[in-house]
Amino acid sequence: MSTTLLMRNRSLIIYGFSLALLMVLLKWLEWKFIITDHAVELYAGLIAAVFLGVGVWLTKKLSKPKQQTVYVDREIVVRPTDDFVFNDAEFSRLGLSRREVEVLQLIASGASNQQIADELYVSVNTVKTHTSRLFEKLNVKRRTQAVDMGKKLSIIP
Amino acid sequence: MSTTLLMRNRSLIIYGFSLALLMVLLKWLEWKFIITDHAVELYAGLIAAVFLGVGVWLTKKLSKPKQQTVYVDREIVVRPTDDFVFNDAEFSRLGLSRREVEVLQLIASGASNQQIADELYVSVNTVKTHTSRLFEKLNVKRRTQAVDMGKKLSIIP
DNA sequence: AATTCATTCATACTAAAGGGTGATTTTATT
DNA sequence: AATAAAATCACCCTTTAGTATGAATGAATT
Repeated sequence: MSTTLLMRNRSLIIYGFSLALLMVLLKWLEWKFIITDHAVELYAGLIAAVFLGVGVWLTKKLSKPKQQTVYVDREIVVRPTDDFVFNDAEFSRLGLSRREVEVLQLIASGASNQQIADELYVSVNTVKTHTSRLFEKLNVKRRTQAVDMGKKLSIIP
Repeated sequence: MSTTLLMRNRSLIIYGFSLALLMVLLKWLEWKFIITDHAVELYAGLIAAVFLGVGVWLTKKLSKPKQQTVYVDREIVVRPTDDFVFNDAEFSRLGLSRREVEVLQLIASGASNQQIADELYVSVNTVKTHTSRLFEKLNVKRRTQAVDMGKKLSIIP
C-alpha cells in the first residue's frame, strides 16, 4: 500500500517537473526564434518534434504496465508417503489365501518360521505348510524369492 | 509467425499514416496562423499540445504491452519411476564393502548362496563369509532381515 | 617395509528352511 | 446337511543358511 502511494507521488512529481521543463523549453524556443521572423516553419517543426518525443517518453515512463498473467505449470515431484496399493487382481489370480499373504509379510519383515509361528499363535509346522503352498503359488523356491516376487506383484509393500 | 508479421505491418501502416496526417496538420496550422503575425506563441503552444497528445496516443497505440509475468505453481504429483538413490552415508557409516553390497543385492533378488557364488565366480564359502560380515555390520541374523534393512537404509533398491 | 583392509577359500558344526505326505479341524458356501 | 476351501498340525528327510575359526592373497596406505 505505502509502496503504491510512493510510486504515485513519484509519478506526479516527474509529471509536474516535466511540464515545468516543457514550459521553460517553450519560452526559450520562442525567445530564440522570435528574432528571425521567417524561421516560423522551423520553429513549429522543432516544437512538434520535441513535443512528440516528450509525449512518447512521458507515456512510456508513466504508463502502468499492462498485467498479463502467464500460468506456468511446474512439475513438483511429490513422493507419496505410502504408494502401496494391494494388488487384488494378482491375489485372486494366484489363488492366495489370507494366511499365506500374512505369512509372506512376516517373512518380508525378516522373521524366522519360529517367530512367525509365535506371532500367529500356530506351530512351526503350520507356518511351513503355509510357506510351501505360498512358494508353489508364487512359483518360487526360496523365501527371499517369495519376498521379491510379492513386492513386484504388489502383494506386499 | 504470420500473425506477428501482420501486426508489424499494421503498426507500420498506422505509424506512416499518422506521420502523414501530422504533416498535413502542421502545414494547415502554419497557413492558418501565418496571417496574424503575433499569434506565434499561441501557434507554438498549440503545436506543442497537439504533438504531445499525438506522442502519447501513438505510444499507447503502438507500444507493446508491458508483460508482467505472474508465475503460478501447480503441484502435479509425479510418481518417480526409479526413486532409489544409494545412501552413501549409511554405506560409509556401516563400513560395508562393495562386495558385501553386491552380495546383498543378489540375496534381495532371491538368489541362493550357490547361485551368488556362480554369479560372482567365487566359492560358496566366500559368499558365506561375505554374508556373515554383512549380517554383523547390519546387525541382523537372517538374509530376509538383511534385505529388509538394506532397503530401509537405501543401500539396495 | 610394515600394516591395514578387502577378498578369497576351507573345514566343521549348528540352525533354519524347505519338500513330501497324511490327517484333523474350522469356516464359508451351496 | 453336504461340500469345498482354508487353516491347522505332525513326522521324516534333504537342502540351504548361518556360525566359528583359521588362513592366504593382493591392493592400498602409512
